[in-house]
Amino acid sequence: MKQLNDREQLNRYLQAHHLKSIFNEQLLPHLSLYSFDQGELICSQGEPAQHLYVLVKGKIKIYTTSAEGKTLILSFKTPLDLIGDVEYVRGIDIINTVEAVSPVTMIAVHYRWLKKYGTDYAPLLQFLLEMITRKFHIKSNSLSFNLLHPVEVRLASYLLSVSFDESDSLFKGQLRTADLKDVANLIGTSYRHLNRVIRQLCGKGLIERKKGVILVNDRGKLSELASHNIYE
Amino acid sequence: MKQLNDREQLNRYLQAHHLKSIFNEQLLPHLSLYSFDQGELICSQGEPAQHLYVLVKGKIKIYTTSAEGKTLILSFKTPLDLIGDVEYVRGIDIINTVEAVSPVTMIAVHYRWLKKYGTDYAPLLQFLLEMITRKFHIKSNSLSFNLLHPVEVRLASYLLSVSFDESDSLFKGQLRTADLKDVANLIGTSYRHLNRVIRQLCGKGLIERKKGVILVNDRGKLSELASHNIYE
DNA sequence: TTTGGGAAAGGACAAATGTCCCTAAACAAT
DNA sequence: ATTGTTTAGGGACATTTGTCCTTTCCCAAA
Repeated sequence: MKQLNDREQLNRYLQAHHLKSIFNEQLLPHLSLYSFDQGELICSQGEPAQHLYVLVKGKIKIYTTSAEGKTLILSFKTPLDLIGDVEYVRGIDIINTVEAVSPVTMIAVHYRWLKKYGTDYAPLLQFLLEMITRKFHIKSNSLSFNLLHPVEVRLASYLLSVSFDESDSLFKGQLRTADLKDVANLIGTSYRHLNRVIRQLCGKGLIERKKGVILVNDRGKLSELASHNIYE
Repeated sequence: MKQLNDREQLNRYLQAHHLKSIFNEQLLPHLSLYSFDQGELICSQGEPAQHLYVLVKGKIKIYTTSAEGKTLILSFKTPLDLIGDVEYVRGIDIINTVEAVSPVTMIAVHYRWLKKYGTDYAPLLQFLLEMITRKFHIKSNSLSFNLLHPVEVRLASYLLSVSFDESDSLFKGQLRTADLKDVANLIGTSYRHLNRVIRQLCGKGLIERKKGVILVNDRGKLSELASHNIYE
């Protein structure tokens, strides 16, 4: 983690994401800009929470580790998103571990200042509400989706969502097989089983395995298989 | 659904749940009190949302139905809780179906008035934030819990949570076997498999099956099995 | 080119879970 | 009590998923 003392840059980010109206005059001086290297942890499950982070550049992954040591990836996130919002409102320790997947830039505000200057400031509260309800909605969908559908359907859905979004670094025109372990943890299955299911989909001709890469062959059939459900 | 034109009663509920400060002077006249019979639907997945409901009495269940007709119970809720909050903030249709499990009383406010008088009112926004982050946290836990643990662990956890909470109507000192189908849908498995796992736990002596009722024999072992995870 | 190391894929088997259907218990009506 | 009907529970089998370990492939270092 590196603090960037670049007020200009910070202002450009505020501008770009229309955040000017979210933070009032008293809060603005307490915003700071941090950068994280690829692979660096932004915060860790169970630690006390200190800052609200606004993801303005790069890509992060949110995951949890169970007592038995299994890892479950809850989501990948790209701007604009918040980290530490739920912890702030509820006054609890960090729920999930957050890791930079690419070089990442975040705007950070210490809870101290949010409490002091933000609890009655409606635009900020509205902003938090919007971001959190969005996250809730996504999580609600993925909960039922995961419980209601087998891995094959979840993978189909994931492939669709990922091969649409060009900004996804897991996707360079296709899905890199190097990221398959992450994908397994994301859809909540084992790497072994994921491979098995990929094999089945290849057999049906829906996808294809080229060296180092998986590419979608038949988006229509895949979409049919995913039964109109989009992964997160 | 029946509207109760009982201003006194409404005030008592507001008092009891400390809601007086949440709704300002302009909003108060637009609050109304509704009652729902056991088994009645409060709102249905996919319909346009109109009201924010505050559950002040009784018990409801939230469930979703997949395209293939499978039902997944997302949660049971008792006061104090909100229905329609996420839909209000996001401006979307009803996400899940809500059904009264017991006779239920709700305070309702039409979105129209919330929009008109509530968008800048910090106490209301804070209240919404607190309720929604709580729901988010619960859902986040249950998502990972479900994906990371087999049915046996989920059942153990459920039994613990339910046999602690005396206010739970599913629980009269024990778990009524008549509710097993609901339990299966809640922990995301089939009724058949749930029975199988109950059998296993009986075999291990952790629980016992009396006529019409399942009772917890060994809370300690059950808790160990649930690996310190509490269901919802 | 050879060789060693590591990552990716897959084989074999076990465990978890789903589906279908049957049995047995409970209960109501006569 | 007898019969019919409903519902809870379970048997049998298929499918899905997990675990462990082996094989294959790729690439770097010599």
